[in-house]
Amino acid sequence: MADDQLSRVFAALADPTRRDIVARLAVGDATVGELADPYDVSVQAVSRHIKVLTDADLVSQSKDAQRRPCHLEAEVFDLMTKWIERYRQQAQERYDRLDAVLAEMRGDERPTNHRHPEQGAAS
Amino acid sequence: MADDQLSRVFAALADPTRRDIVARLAVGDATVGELADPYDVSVQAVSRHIKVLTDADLVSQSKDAQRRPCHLEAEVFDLMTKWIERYRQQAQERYDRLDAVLAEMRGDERPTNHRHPEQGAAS
DNA sequence: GTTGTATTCAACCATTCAGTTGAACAAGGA
DNA sequence: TCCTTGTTCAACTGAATGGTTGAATACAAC
Repeated sequence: MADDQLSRVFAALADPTRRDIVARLAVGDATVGELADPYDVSVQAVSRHIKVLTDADLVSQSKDAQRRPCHLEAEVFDLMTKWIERYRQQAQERYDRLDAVLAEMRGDERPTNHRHPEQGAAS
Repeated sequence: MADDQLSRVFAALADPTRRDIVARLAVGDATVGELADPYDVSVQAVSRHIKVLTDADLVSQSKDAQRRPCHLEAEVFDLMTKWIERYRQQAQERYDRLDAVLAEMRGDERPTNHRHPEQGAAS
């Protein structure tokens, strides 16, 4: 897997357990042990999940005696949102334009809400 | 890897080649061959990348003779954005509240823009 | 029907990943 | 000092991933 930031972030969130951890951390900070508690996997496994999240800058850890409280980092979410929004908008615009064209082709006024403009969809 | 929708979407976008393909498709539809052209990997490899994207509902394919034009699907992006926004907002709010608390603790008025409130950060 | 083009399927290989267990390490409390 | 707690490291295993090549499929053109 590629090692750029965006790849790390998406890869980190591709795992439901890690998304779960993110959801938990959105409520408030938690230690590794607290995060591992709800799952029936080993603490070591959860520790590594957290490492993946920190490597993606989604989570940071501080020190409290032998504990390592985890905090959710809001910043990286913007990176994702920006990437997503760019292409979502472009895709949406293309469909809107296509809708307009198809509507005009058959003398229709109100645009349809089709999804897959297959061959001959306008026939 | 888990097989729920969100996991498939994030996993699909964790690969830079596939993100590249999404970027290319945002400009306009393209066949598998056209998509494979810019890369020095085999057409079969790109074909499988596209399969991953279609399995995640990020891309759909139609039929044109032996060609299989690919279209970007805007819909799934919303799913991601919703998930992201939920936790980004929660995380942001928590930091804002923390900023306010810390500011009050030291009699400061304007909130700081710190990122890692480590132990003793307010000392 | 044969040939050529576009795409996918199948089998294989190397690497990565998520889990395990056992050991190590670091800090607090008896 | 010794013991307990919380966390990470190391080595191993099985499954998934991304790449390869070669064969199969589907359609068009001759």
